[in-house]
Amino acid sequence: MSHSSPNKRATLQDVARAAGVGPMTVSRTINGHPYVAEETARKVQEAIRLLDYRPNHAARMLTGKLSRSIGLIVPDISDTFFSVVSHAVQEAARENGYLVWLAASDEDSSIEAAQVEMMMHHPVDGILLVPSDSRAKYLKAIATAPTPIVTIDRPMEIATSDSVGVENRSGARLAIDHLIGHGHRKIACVAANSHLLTIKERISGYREAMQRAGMEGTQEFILPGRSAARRILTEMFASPNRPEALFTANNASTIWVIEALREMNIRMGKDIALVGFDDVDFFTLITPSVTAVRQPASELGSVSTRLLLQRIKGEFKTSSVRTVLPVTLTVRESCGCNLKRGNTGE
Amino acid sequence: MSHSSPNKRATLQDVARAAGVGPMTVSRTINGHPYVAEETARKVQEAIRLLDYRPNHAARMLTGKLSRSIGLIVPDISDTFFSVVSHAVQEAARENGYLVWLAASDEDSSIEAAQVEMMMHHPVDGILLVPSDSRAKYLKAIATAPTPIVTIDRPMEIATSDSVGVENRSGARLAIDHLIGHGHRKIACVAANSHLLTIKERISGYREAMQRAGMEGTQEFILPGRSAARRILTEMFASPNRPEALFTANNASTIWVIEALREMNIRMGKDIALVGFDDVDFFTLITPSVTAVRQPASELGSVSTRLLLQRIKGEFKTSSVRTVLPVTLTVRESCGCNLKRGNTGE
DNA sequence: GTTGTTTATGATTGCGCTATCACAGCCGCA
DNA sequence: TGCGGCTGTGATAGCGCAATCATAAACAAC
Repeated sequence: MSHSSPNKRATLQDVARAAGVGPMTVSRTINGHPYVAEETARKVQEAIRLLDYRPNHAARMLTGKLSRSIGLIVPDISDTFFSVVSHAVQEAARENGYLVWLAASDEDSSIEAAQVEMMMHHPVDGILLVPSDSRAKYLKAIATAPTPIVTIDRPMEIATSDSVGVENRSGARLAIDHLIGHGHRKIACVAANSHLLTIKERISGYREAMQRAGMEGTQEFILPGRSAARRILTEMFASPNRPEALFTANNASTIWVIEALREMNIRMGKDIALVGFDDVDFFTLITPSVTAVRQPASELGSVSTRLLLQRIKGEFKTSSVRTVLPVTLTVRESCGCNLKRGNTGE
Repeated sequence: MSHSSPNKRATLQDVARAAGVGPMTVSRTINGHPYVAEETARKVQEAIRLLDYRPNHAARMLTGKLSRSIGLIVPDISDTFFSVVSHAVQEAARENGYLVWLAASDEDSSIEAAQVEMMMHHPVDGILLVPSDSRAKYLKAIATAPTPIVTIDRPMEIATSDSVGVENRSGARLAIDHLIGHGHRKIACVAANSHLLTIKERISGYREAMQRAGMEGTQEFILPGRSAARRILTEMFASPNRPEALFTANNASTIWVIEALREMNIRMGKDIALVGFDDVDFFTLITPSVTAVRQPASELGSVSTRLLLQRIKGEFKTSSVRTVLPVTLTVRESCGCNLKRGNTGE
C-alpha cells in the first residue's frame, strides 16, 4: 500500500515486543537454537509473519558471523567459457544458501586486485578467482589472507592456493594426436593470449605431442589480435613448409583463424585440417563443423565452488589442493573426419 | 607472514589511537569530510597504511548508509544476450563504485522471488531484474518496496516500475519488411518461449507488418523445444502454402531452425529466406551468414544500471519511466542478400 | 573588547543483532 | 530434603562505524 512512506523495517526488538518475549528468544527461534519451547516458538513465528520481519544481514555480520556470500572474479562474463563457469558457480552457491558477488577484471590485474580487496573487506566468506596474471605480486598477499581463495582455470604461480583447472597439456596432446592420426606431419600451433598459463601449457602440450611422435618442425604463431590472423595465415601458406594442419590453442584463435580462412577461400578440413582447444556450442553450426577439445566449464564452476564452501566451513583442513579436470575431444568435421556430408549414403 | 594467526583486522579505533586523534577524525578523514586539517589527515592516512586498516562494510551499513551494491537477476548468465547485459551492468556499476550481486533465476519465478527477497534484505541499494514471469504476483509486492527496481528487457505487467527494454515490435517489422522487400509473400513466424512478453511483442510486430503490407495469411509456429523444430519444419514444407521466408523471433528458435534446415538439406537464403531476432556474433560464421535484428544488449545493461543508480541517489524523482532502445537490422546472407559469394566480381 | 562565524576536533550514543552471563523452574537421585 | 543437571528465558554488553552534540581555537566584524 504505502508506496513512499519510509516504513521502517521491523527489527528483532519489535518482534520481541509483539510476541511478548525477550529479544534473545526471538534470536534463538530464528537460528533454530534448541532451547526454545514449542509454544513460544509459535508465538514468535507468528509475530515475525505479522511484522514481515527479516533479519538485518549487516547487523548479523557485525557480530562476527559468516556473510553467506562468496565473490567471483572472472576476466569477462560475456565470454562463453566464463559465463558457463559463472552459471555453475551461481547454481552451486545457491544450493548452499550462498549469494555470489560478481566482478569482471577485464584481464586487468590492477582492477582485479582492487576487486579482491573490495570483496575481502566487504566482507565475503571466500573468493573464486580467475587470475588475469598468474604472477601478479598482489596474489602473494591475498593468498595468506584469512579469506579462503580458490583459483579457477589458472593457478597462481607466485603463491599457493587451492585451484581447479583442466588438463591443458594432455588436452593439447589429444588434439595433436588426432591430427597425427589423420596422417598430418606439419602441424602448426596458433594461439592468442599466450601470456596466460593455460595457453602456455597447451602450447607445451603441443610440443610434447609433436616430439613424442618424432616430429621436429614445430611451428608456433601468436595472434596479438583479430586482424593478425589473416596476415599470419598468408605468411604461413607462402612458407616452404606450409602446415597441413592447425591446432588453435584457444577460442579466440580458433574463431579468428576460421574467419581468416574463410576470407582467403581456404577450405577447412580439405585444404587444411583444424582442431581447436575449447569447444563452443555453435561450432556445430559452422561449415564444416569444428573439431575441438571440450573443457568441462560447468564442472569447473561447481567443483571450485564446492571446494571453496568446504574451506569456508572448515571441513577441509589439508593444505592447498590442485584439482585438474579431464578434457575430451569432440570430433566433428574440421579435422577432416565425417566430411563429404550429403555425398555418402545418407 | 602469519598465516593462521587470527590477527584481528584493525578497527577505526585502533587507527585513532595510533594516530593520536579521536575516532571521528579518522572517520572524517576516510569519508573526505571537509573539516580535517591537512596535517591531521596525513597522520591518519599514515596510521591507516601502517595498520592496513579497511573500513568494515557491515558496520558502515548498519549505521544506515548505502551498501554501494546492486543486485542483478537474470534468467541465465550463460545465455549470450544476458551475459553481454551482465557485463555492461558490471562495468557501469564499477565505474560508479558499486559492486554487483549476481543471481540466475533459471526462468523460475519462485527461485527469482527468493533471490529478490534475499537481496533486498541483504541489503542491496537497488535491483536490476529480468522477470521470468511478467505477471508473477510477487512482483506486486517488490514494486512497492523501498528498494528501487529496474526491470531489464521485460517490463512488469502486474505492477509499475522503471524498465528498460528494446523495440521488439518495430524490430520485428524491420525484419518482415526486409523479407517483403525481397519479394516474399508467404512469411512464417517461428518462436520459442512465446509466453515471454518480448516474444509476444515480436509476434505482434510480425502480424502488424504483414497486415500493413496487405498480406493475410500469417503463419505462426511455437517451438516447445529444440527437437520440435525438425517436426514443425517438415510439416510446414509439406503444407500447400509452404512459406518462402521465415522470421525466427528469438535466438533459440533461430538456432534450432538452422539446425533443422541443415539436417533436412534445405538451403537457407536459396530454398528459404530467414531473418532472426537477436543477433549473435557467431552468425557471421554460419554458412550462409545469418541476417538478424541486433539488440543493443550492452546499452541495455549500461542504461538500466545508470537509471537504477540515479534512483538510488535520489537524483531521479519522477514516477516510473519506461525506456525503449532502438534495434537495427544486420543484413547478411540468410535473407537472400549478398549470396553467391565468390561468384561475383570479388 | 565583545560578539559572531568558521574551522577543527572529540565524547557519546545507537544502528540490529548475538554471545555471555544470570536466573528461574523442574526433574531425578542420593 | 537437598544438590546437581537439564530446560527455558531475559538483561546486558559490544561488534565497528557515523550522527549528533559539544567544545575550542582562530579569525572577522562591530
